Amino acid sequence: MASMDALSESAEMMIKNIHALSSDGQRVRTSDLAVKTELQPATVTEMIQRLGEIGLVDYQAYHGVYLTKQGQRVANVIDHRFNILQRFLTEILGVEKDEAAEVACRMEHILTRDVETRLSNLLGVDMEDDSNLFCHEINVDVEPEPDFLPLTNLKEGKTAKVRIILENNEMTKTLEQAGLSPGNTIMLKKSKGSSYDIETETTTLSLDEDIAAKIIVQN
Amino acid sequence: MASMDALSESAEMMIKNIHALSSDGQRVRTSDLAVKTELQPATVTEMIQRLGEIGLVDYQAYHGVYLTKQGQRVANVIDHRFNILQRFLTEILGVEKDEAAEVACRMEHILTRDVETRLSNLLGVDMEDDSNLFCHEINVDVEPEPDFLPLTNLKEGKTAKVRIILENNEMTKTLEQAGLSPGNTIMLKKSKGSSYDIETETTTLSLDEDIAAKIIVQN
DNA sequence: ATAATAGTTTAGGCCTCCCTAAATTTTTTA
DNA sequence: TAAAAAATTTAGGGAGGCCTAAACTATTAT
Repeated sequence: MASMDALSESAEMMIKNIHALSSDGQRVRTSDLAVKTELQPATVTEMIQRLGEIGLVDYQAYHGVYLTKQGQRVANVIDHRFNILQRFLTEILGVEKDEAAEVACRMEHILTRDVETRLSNLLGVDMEDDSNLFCHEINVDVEPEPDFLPLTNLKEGKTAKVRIILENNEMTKTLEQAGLSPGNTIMLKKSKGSSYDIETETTTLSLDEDIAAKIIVQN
Repeated sequence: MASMDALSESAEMMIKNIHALSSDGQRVRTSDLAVKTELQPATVTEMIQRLGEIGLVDYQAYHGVYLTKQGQRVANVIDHRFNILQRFLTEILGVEKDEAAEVACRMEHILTRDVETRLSNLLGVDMEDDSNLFCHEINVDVEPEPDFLPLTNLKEGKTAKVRIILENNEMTKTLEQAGLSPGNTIMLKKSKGSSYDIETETTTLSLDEDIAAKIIVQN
């Protein structure tokens, strides 16, 4: 088993696709991978041989591949990063789904663990419970303190400080006039359904979930 | 001048570094680029020759390079993307500056025009006035439009979604029971005088202007 | 002005990632 | 079960990116 520093984008994509095609844990065939990756079969063979050498894949000539435990861990990390990025792009930035998928598919190979965690927090995804989310690269970094969260994740009755409003348009002005702008302290009185009842320093108001998701607070 | 589809990350980095080193518009020397990019001088020579062939750089053997108009445009796009990304990572996600710079430096080559625009909006940066922010790739996309408005400004007959109710009291509860709460879709049937006739998903009702003004909808 | 030094390019090599064409193995089917 | 078909691998090649060593050009100092 050869060395194993950071994987190339191509290698990660191959692992991701092997993972996607082996839903039943069965070996994946070269030709199927060729279709999925839009590469020539010969190219696929070459790649999976390399992946076999570094122990991410169990490869047997003429009989396809499957991911090793290590390979699965890598696949999980990549998938998670992809999902987080795609959600960020569509839900927060409002990027159209197909474009978001393309961009996320490129960025997933670049994200560090720290950025991944912070993006997850922003979206209200808990990374802790995904126990096999292991970082395959050599960036073992400290955990950031997750005290930024969208208003949608604030517990009822809790007070927090507004830090970011993820948008800048008419809506933002309206919110500001209601005392809902960065720096101000607010309290989430109640959240029922898609409606969030807020108490600011000057008034009270009720927000739709989509908007609440764009208000990032710190507690 | 050879073809010119999307540039590789390496090529874009070289352009970025040439730009960074030619503050006075002077030619940039191979050795300086080698130091900046942490590549061998021979490698730099090879790259800038390629960039010269596709017209992004004016290269003269033994006398360095400078960016052509086209090359400058590319450099500006990359710089802008880097700045936006770094600001997003540090200001919004709270990533530590050095790490943010590294990640931004990798992502800057992946961002599409659309994502760049949306990120800029998020950070309150106006991309329009940067007249030389020209996209060197082939992704021309449309602008997203934000249209929040008070119910009093909605046109008769129009349907819209309730997003914010600028108040939270007895009146709000009443409205809620009538299906007028954040997340719900409503229709303004008619507005005559200071009275607004609304149709919600469950019923119809009539509101006074003062109240209608506190209901922010999105269409 | 010319020799020494500093800077640059060329030559050649290695790896990855892609390809096509030919060889090989597996599967199918008659 | 053996020949035909399908799938896979090997062989060989090209471009990009990187390297080192050797050749070459420019600059500097005496």
